[in-house]
Amino acid sequence: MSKVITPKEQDYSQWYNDLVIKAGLADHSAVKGCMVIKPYGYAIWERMQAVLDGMFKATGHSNAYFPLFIPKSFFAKEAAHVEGFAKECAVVTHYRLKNSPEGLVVDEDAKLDEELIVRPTSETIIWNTYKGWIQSYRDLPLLINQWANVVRWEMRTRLFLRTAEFLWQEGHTAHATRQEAVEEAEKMLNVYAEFVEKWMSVPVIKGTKTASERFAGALETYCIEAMMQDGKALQAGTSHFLGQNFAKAFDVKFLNKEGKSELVWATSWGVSTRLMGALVMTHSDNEGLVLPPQLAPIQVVIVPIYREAEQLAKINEVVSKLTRSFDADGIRYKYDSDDNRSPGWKFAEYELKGVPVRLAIGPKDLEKGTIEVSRRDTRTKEFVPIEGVEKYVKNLLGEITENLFKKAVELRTNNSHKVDTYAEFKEVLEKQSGFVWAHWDGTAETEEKIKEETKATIRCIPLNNPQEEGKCVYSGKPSKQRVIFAKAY
RNA sequence: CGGGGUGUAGCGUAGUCUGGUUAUCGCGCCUGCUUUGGGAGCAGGAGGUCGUCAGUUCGAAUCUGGCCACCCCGACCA
Repeated sequence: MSKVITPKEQDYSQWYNDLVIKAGLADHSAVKGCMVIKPYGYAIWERMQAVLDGMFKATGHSNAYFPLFIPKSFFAKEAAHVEGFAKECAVVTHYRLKNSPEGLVVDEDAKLDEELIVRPTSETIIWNTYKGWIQSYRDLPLLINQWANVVRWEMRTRLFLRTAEFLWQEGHTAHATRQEAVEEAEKMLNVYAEFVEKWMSVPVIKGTKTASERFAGALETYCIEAMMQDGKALQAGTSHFLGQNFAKAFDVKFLNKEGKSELVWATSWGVSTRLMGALVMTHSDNEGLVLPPQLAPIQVVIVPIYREAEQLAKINEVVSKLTRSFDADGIRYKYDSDDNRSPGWKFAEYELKGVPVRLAIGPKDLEKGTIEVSRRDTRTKEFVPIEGVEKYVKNLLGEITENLFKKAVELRTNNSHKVDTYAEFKEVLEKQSGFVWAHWDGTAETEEKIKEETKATIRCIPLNNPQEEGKCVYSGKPSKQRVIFAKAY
């Protein structure tokens, strides 16, 4: 074994780091807090992008691109927004370097009149621009998305989960009415939930954030929350109803049908490369990655087993029929006939990389007319007649997708607890982690106290949450519904 | 940003306490032959500013100080 992964039972953080690095998804870079996304990791991200982009287009959105740099004065216009992001902004102050006796230095003569902020998010530059795009109700709704990188100067970083620079998409929409904007925010939350559940096989809970967890500048923040295998919560996507806050700050008005001037209503929504972290931490095991077939860069790997060139030639013949059929079905495969690696090495390597299905074919198979089919999720294998194996594989890919989702739901169910006393609450979080469904009195004070004492935060108030009479687990005050508490990434 | 730890070949490491020939071993890499149904074997070979900068010393991977990076734990956050 040349690539040893720390077992997750021993050290979950280390297990995650080992997976990301050893499976070739990403690496630490020479730049503090920034990562290099390697080809295999980027291929998965590209799959995510392609699917999401299609979903955005299907819901009427267009892509555009706004500047990386935001003048400080723009940034300062929305008070809550500034408050939320000021502590983690990279700032550009000069535009030139020069040679000096000490080497290359910043040229103090090249100081910018106004500093530029490297975008931590683009609301301000976008709303400044929208002012010029919107005059009449006929210009609405304005439905724009951008794929971009953003920078948030984080103290402590983790590959994919929190890096100083990350890749994401940010949608920014403008609407004539409050209701339409709220509907947009909810619609995009549903798009995210569908993507994460159907394509990533990661179950999520849709909900809203409490005031303290809300996006800086939003009236309502919607989120989807997933549970990782260690029981911690991970926010997989957010969608914000921004009210008229940015319209006010940037004076974005439109003339309605009656000829009266009104402020527009706004939303923004985003998912990031953090989804890669969710993907890894939801399905993978101690042997390596486990990728859902829908996003796997390679869905099927074919490994030939042979002694002589003659045998390989026969195998090639069988395989080429197979791959023609895969081509026709749009199945992403790799035929690895590399002579320098033994079959055993390849088996281990593709397991590490999370390839959902492996086909092995050797002399014995040629004799019997079978092929060995192994599935990554259950680590089981069986011999299947070569005749019709294409169909078998196609079904298997679907089955794996479902099984991954089912297993993730089971994990979440087994680690979700309804509790009614604070003693129980603390016990669950200490001993088992997971989601805790508990009554909460709705105050920020209680939320803060619980966070201080248990490190658990309110992940969300689920949408369509069943209403029931109860008492706040902390204060004993009356409550009408349970909310989800958990430790979070 | 605070506390703790680590840094020696692409990767993992010995050596560091107690300074002293040519810096150890395994994996990987290159060449050749044999192999191939769960990380192959043998033989030969290449690869090092010992994180970095300065200091102490006749002599530094080893001692001292600064800096950098990464990991773990906390505070902050997607």
